[in-house]
Amino acid sequence: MQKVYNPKEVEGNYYRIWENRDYFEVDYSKDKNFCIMMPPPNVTGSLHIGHALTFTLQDIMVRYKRMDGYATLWQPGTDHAGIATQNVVEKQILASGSTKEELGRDKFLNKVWEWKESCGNTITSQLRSLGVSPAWKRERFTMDKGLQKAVKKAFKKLYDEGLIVRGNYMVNWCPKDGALSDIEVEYEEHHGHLYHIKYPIVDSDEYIVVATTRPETYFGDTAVMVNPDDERYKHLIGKKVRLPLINREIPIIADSHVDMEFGTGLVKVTPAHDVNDYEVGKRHNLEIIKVFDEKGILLDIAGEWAGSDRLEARADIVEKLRDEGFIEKVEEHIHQVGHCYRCKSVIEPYVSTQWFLKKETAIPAIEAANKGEVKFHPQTWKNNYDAWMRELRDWCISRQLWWGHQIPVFYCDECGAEWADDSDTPPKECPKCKSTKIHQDKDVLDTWFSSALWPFSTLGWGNGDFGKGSLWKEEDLDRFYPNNLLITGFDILFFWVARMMMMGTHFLKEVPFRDVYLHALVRDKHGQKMSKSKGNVIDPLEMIDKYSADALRFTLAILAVQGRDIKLSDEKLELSRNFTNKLYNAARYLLMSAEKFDDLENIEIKTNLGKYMLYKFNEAVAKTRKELDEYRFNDASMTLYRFLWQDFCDWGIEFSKVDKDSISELGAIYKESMKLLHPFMPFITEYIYQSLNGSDLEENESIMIKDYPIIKDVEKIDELDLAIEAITSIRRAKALVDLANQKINKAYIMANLPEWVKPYIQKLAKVENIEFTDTKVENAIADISDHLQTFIPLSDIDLTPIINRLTKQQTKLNKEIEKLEKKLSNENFVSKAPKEVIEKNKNELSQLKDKLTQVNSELDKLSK
RNA sequence: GGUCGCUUAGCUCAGUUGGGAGAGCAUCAGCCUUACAAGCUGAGGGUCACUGGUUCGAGCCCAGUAGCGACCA
Repeated sequence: MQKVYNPKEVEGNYYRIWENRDYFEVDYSKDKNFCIMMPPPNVTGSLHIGHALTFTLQDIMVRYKRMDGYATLWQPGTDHAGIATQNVVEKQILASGSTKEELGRDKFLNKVWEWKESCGNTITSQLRSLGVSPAWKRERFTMDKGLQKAVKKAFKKLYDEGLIVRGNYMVNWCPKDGALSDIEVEYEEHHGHLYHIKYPIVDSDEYIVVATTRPETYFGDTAVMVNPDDERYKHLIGKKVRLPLINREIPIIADSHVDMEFGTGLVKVTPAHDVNDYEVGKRHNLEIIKVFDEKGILLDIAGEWAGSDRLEARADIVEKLRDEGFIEKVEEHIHQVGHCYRCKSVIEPYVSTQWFLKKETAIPAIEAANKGEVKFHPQTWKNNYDAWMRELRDWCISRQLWWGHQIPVFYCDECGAEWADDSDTPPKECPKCKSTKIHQDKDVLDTWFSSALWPFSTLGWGNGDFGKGSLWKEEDLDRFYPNNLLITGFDILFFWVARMMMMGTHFLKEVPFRDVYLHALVRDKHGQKMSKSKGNVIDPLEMIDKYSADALRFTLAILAVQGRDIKLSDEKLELSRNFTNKLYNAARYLLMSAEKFDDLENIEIKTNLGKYMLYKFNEAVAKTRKELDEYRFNDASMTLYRFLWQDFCDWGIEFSKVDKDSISELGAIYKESMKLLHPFMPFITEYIYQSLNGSDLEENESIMIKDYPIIKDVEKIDELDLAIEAITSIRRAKALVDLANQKINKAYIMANLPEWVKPYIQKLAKVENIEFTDTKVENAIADISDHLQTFIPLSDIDLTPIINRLTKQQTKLNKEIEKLEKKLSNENFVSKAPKEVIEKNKNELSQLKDKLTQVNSELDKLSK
């Protein structure tokens, strides 16, 4: 074996074996069930560090539960990602000199399917290099035939119940991507201007001044409004103003919503292009005049600018207004501007006919969360969920795209009937008038509509016979719904988690999952968000190549503190890489003494060292299980790190150099420890497990389907704890007098210790002869620790450092004693504190006093 | 502007019913001790952001202040 672990020889090869042997698939012979849905990554995506985090945490839970005897379903799949995918293919078509309009809808969709078949598996193949273990044979696609059926079924049901409605509303409109839901708009601070424009008053030489951030919309103004309580403008109410350049006359109206403080206190009203103005327009029956079209191109109403982009024309329009004397002033102005989450275009409020899911659908989902039917981890997210759900507005679910689930609503061109249809073949005639002149709604559904069904649609709900028996089984809904757990990033709490809650509680009358773990963002080492433009992106595939998948996984897990962002860096990855190397070398050490080791369950642990390590192992098992059950990935990782490195390597292995008989037992315990660690580091644990087993994965069962360790019955060996304390004490004393690494002839230990620990202490403390003593040893340097004292006989050594240290210890002890005495002499404390606490403090005090007495006498002796 | 979160050793962070401040890394000192220098041994280092309150007792509970951050408007 080489001195350094080489993950490349192991990882790819093992993964193929695991997958080919169907280890990842559901074992229906088990009684207990565990189900977790993979958040389907976009089919256009490639693996980024956020994926690495979320899938690592999921895989840890899945491997843990699988080993712990559950029928485990980790459902994989990808999302059809409407806008993103359509854009990718559209670009290709443009590059080849055509357009999607030239192709037509059907041909275009064929192209997208072709693209999906050839390029859509990038991310799932990348995921494999991370070592994750989802049931790949059940992989789904949010637009496969079964899920298309499920979407139609869900839509029709909601439509028939009146929860999905069509309406002419003001929506968030992206001139490139069309209608968006409220959460698909990202607000950014924008350094713009506040334009003060003069509107001449009709039949007067006077004018008023309105302030606006979007001067190009003034062509669509249909009123100017003032606050009815505003003394400055009361006399103007009812009069008319003339719009500059185009000379259309509009009224001045009163509305109490006007903020008198902002701008000039006079507000232009453009009902077609502003959310508030739209409401005002409805209240006052104002005309709605569109200034630009769906692409953001100015209409005829804009006169000479008709045909220009609304934003590009802005400066020119302002220039003309200024030339004609209509601009009073232009101020710097900072305000929030909405942008499309996908293409970053400036979002316009725009009146348009769209489909909406009524907000009432969310009520059962809110109630379920408040009854505790679903638990959030960390808890704090429940508040965010609650607040958002309660303020919910109707969800705009139609998108002006071709790629996606086409809205299953049909219209009769003759009688005007409208109905939803969820059958496999589109209807041929109108159910009312039997006319064959019917057509389907052009638009498709928001991608999140189909992912909202994911927790049950992948279990067969609404799939008809599609995939039955292969992609899902009849019993799946019973077994796996509600899912046990969902792990995902907090950033899609609203997009996805909330919507799954709505759909789950609506269609199955039960929450989609019992636990939701929301993890934070992965940032760079300085806490900066990663972005291509900053050049601080950490590529998980590069990290796997450099440090191994195990190291990347362990790093992410140990940094995954609930509710805290992860600051990732090379140094952190090096730590985990070093850890894998430590694990590897411990195995090498064990294999020097034996070619293979028994399974722990097949041997009796006889040696004291074996029992000691087994006891420590038990502690690690209990802690790891508890921490995993509470989704405390960082704590569980740290527990394993410390058990394996400190307890097992630093003490176990070092002690075993004294007691060769223990090595066979330690090997068995180490093999068992690999099972405990396996969910975190699947590859190296398999490698070490097989090595210690004297076997090869090719011919042997994998560690990943072994039982997860449970606590074994074993007595506690306190003597070795004391021996460790004695060794540290002697080492400390030696280090003080520069004898650190030298073997010394003699040392005394004042403690109640059996003879058998002597060789351990002699070897690890590097002392030829250890002698136990009941009394202090004169003419020796002493080290006083909690449960014992050690002495090294004085020769001609410099005593100053020892005196310094003892003096320091003396000061510290005095301080602590003073603190405790004060506490214990406090009548309030003695009368009110619980007995155990007082007792504990008293014990501590007497211990400290003993220690101080000894320190004092040492000092006396040495200072002579 | 509203809501929520964070502030503990030089750095990254634990600290789960309130009971004598912890880890890892980094630093310093000493070691190639025959598994591992991606390693071993030892040491130093903190007014727990600040102010006040509750309590016998506060890193932890309460109120306020400051700084940082997220989400929403």
